[in-house]
Amino acid sequence: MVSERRRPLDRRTILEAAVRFVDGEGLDSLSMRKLGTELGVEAMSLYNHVPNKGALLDGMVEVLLGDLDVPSESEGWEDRIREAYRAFRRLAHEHPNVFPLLVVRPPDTMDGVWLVEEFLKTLREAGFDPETSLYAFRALSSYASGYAIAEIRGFAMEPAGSRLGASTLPREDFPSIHELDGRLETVDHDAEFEFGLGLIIAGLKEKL
Amino acid sequence: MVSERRRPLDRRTILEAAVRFVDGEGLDSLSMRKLGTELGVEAMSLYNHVPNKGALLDGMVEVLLGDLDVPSESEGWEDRIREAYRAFRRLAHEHPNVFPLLVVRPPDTMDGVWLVEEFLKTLREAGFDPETSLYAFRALSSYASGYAIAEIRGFAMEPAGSRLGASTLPREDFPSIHELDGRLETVDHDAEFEFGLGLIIAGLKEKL
DNA sequence: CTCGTTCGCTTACATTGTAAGCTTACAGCA
DNA sequence: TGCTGTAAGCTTACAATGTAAGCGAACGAG
Repeated sequence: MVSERRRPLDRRTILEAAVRFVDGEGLDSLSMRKLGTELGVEAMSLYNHVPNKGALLDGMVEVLLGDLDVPSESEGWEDRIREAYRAFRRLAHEHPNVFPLLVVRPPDTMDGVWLVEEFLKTLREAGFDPETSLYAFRALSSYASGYAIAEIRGFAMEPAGSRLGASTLPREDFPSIHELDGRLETVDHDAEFEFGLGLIIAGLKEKL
Repeated sequence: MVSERRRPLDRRTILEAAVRFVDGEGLDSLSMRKLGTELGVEAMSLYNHVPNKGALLDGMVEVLLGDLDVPSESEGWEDRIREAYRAFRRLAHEHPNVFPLLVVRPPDTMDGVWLVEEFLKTLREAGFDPETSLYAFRALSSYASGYAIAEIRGFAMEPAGSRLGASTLPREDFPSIHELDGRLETVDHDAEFEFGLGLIIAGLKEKL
């Protein structure tokens, strides 16, 4: 049969398809067979481009990081850092099903290291000593990834959208939570994220 | 056969065994069959006490939270909060293989909500308004869980223990990282964690 | 003693990751 | 043009997983 020439598979295509698939179907639904079908190919064919499923997941993280747009150097260090973490959180919004991979299987790639270098350089140039720069990087990254994950999970363990609505709790045992009733559903998460970010950055400025 | 009376299985025993198993063998190795064997029982017997594997994982998170010791009310709000998050991070050290579950599948239990209430109450009594208390809670929790996860993963994406050692990177492209070479292996993580915690708490005090 | 309930066991099945080996199509050269 | 090496697909096979369905024994209440 004179079949249509099959566009050849390659690593990049596979990874992007995987991200798209997980965006739509969730991480748990991802299997080599289903991903193969998605690409019009047998599962085992994927192994010509990716050594195993773990590497596939790692590759998906790479793709995410590639989408991260790092702000230009023009602005001051504060705004630059703010923008960087906003972009980071945006990733979580755009790919809520993939994002947790980034936290649970962080990348071991040149790309990742380059981001770190860029960050450290910004702080060094702002006048921080090397050690404080490292601490700052880790504090901010911890906060941002923690927040993004919590946001994706809908702030479970708190009675918002979760099974345990505030109103179902006995008021006398949970007064502080009841006080927030109604407000919990309408929290502006952008503002909330900025609040924490501002807290940390202000604290850092203090140390200059 | 007059077999020894088998100690009856129950949910609690199962969950604790699961935590112990994962502590030793890692999360990926946990399967219903292996856990059954560990308890001298067939896999399907577990289903008499736990509806499915997801619920098993959730139960393990409950067990972890139960181990969390909340500091007494005696001290001032700052120290109380500090101590609470230190205890939280301690969980990560004691159960590094289970801890990520807590972040990725946060609990939807009375226990969890009670912790939140306790936290909010502390801040309310310290004089914060309800909304700021909530923001503070989320900022601190995000930071602490983000840090703990990063610590468990060995701060990957940074050239410390990872495959990409600082010394293997071209110095001219990664000056700020090279500057930290040597220091990266000896960072005092306790101090580092306290640095971020202090940053946030100081920032909060400012808002009082 | 009987009987319903609890709880463990057995069997069975669909789905998964992936090893091994086969096949096909094309590139480079004769 | 035909020959051949190689890259990249396909087929088959297997062990491990989560869990549905039904069986049987022990035990507490009447």
